[in-house]
Formats: sequence, C-alpha cells, structure tokens
Amino acid sequence: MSSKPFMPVLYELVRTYQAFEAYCIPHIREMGLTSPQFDIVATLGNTEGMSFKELGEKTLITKGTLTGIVDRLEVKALVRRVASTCDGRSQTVQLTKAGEALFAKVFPAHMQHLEHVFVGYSQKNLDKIEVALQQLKAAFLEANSGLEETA
Amino acid sequence: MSSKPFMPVLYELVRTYQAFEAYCIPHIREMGLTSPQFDIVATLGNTEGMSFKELGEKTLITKGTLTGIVDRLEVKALVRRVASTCDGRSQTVQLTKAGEALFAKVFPAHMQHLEHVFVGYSQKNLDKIEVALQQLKAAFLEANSGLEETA
DNA sequence: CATAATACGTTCTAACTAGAACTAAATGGA
DNA sequence: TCCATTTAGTTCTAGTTAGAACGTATTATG
Repeated sequence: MSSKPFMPVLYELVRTYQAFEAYCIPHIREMGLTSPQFDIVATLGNTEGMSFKELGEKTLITKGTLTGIVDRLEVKALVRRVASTCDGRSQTVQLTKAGEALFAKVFPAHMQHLEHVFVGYSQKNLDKIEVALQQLKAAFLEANSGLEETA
Repeated sequence: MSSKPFMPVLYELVRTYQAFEAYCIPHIREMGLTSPQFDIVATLGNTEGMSFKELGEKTLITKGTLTGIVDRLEVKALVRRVASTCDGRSQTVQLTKAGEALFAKVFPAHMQHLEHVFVGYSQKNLDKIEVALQQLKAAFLEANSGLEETA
C-alpha cells in the first residue's frame, strides 16, 4: 500500500485531519451549530457583514453551497441578507443581534476547547509543525497550478 | 483571529488538506469515480473482499454512508455483495472483474499523479513532515480520548 | 434452552458538497 | 448608446455525510 515514499505522509495528513474533525465537530454540534454554520458565524463575527463572494473566498465554500448554509442560518435568525447599496446583484450577509450574541458565546468556548489539545506544546514545537504543513501545502498548490497552466 | 498561538497550525492544517483535495479529487473524477468510490475500490484492490464493517474501519466511512457508496459501485458493476458463509448478518464486498480491471488502471495512475507533488522532496524532508503530522494527530487523539473518559 | 444483549447492514432524515444551468445586474467595447 | 461579456447569487442534481431507528442474526447469560 505504501510502496511510494510519500504515502506515509499522505496517510498521516488524512488521519490528522480526521482526528481534528472528530475532536472539533462534536463540540460545535453541542453548541447547536453544524461545522460550516460555525465557520460562517465565526467569519462574520466582529465585522459589518460581507458579500457571498467574500464569504466564500474566506471559507473556501462554493457559492451554491453557501446559499443553503445562509438560508438555514437565516431560518435560525442568526444572520440576515441585506441588498448591497452599490451593486444590485450583491447581497451583504450580516449577523443579527442573536447571531452576535451566539458568536460572543460560542467562539471563545471553541477556542478554549481547542486550547486543551495543545497544552504542553511549546511555541517552538508549534512553529515546527506549522512550517511542515506550509511546505506540504505549497507542494500541492504548486502541483495544482502546474496542471492548470497546461489545461 | 489568530489570537491563540495554535491557530496558525490549525489554519495550515485545514488549508493543506483543502489543497490536497483540490489536487486529488479532479484527477479521480476524470477517471470516472468519486473520491469515496476510489477509496473503496483502492481498499478492495488485491484482496479477496471484506465485510462492510472491515471496509468502514479501514476507510473511516460510517456504515450508513457505506451502504450508499457500495450501492452506486454495484450499479456500475464494479463491486458485488456476497453473503458471508460464516455469519448470516454479514456481507462480503468484492471487486468484480470490471472492478479489478478499473483498479489496475486507476490506482497506478493516481500514484503517478501524486508523485508529481513530491519531486524534489528528499526522504529526510518527507520524514520530517510525517513526524510533525504524527505529533499533531496524537494531540487530537489524546484530547479526544480525554473527553470520552469523562463522558 | 430461552431470553437478553449485542452486532451487522439497511433505511431514513437533515445537512453539506461541487458543478452546471439559470436570472438579473454591471461592465466593457464598438 | 447598444450589445456582448462578465459577475453575483440562486436553483437543480447527484453524491457524500453522520446519526438514529430498524430488522435480522448471533452471542451471552440465566
């Protein structure tokens, strides 16, 4: 299975990401949100709101998916759509009062939940892991841009 | 946003995984499979077949999800369900001839696609990244098992 | 041996996902 | 100015996802 020297790296990447989700998602669900919903609320927190386009760029959620997530947050009265004043095609998505209150409760709680993971990890060690991930990310991005050029 | 020292690490983990998927998924789709379908075909390749339970453990896909994926692979005539001889509850999932032929074509092609990502990466460098990921994975698994004990 | 508890796979529901087709609005060029 | 192109967000489709409820088969216990 790992006949290629890079396979262990890919295996670890996938399992690490799965372990990350297994730790985070249940906590987010306990707080009454799905993972993408939390992502949107966290992105809108402490801002004046932003367009679907901007929201999609920040979260890497595609526009078709975003429509549904914002729909459900709107049903929960956590966000609101406001027509943009300068562009008739554009909608601004904003947290409502309830959304801001939820953000103020849920975001620090999740940060604290994450903090438990890294107790005993020195800054130096965290930096090392970050650099390794940056390298790996760069490898994929470069390989991908190489493909797109020839396409 | 990155007020906590561990946030850059999490950010990089998420973006690295997204970059990995952005590179892999289009290639898999070009070959006529979805990503989970490829996962199943790759896991069944060079085996006598295995139960849903075993398949779920290897791929970390939950059983409810697995039923649907195997259904669609069965419609494509790439796998077959065979009732287990020793356990009346259990189904063995096997590649068909067509499934084996697809595996023989698609698996090496995907390995080659991945190889492009790592040209110029020394074994030593790959090992470093692997160790960093193992550490990060261990941190999540440990934090998670800590939660489950108190639950 | 009979019954309770467990295990395997299916079904159902609500949500997320990408991608393609679509509508309406803005922009750019002739 | 008029028309073509592009852009913003929505809708639609097929597929994935987890979790819960379910039916059937096995195993453990009295």
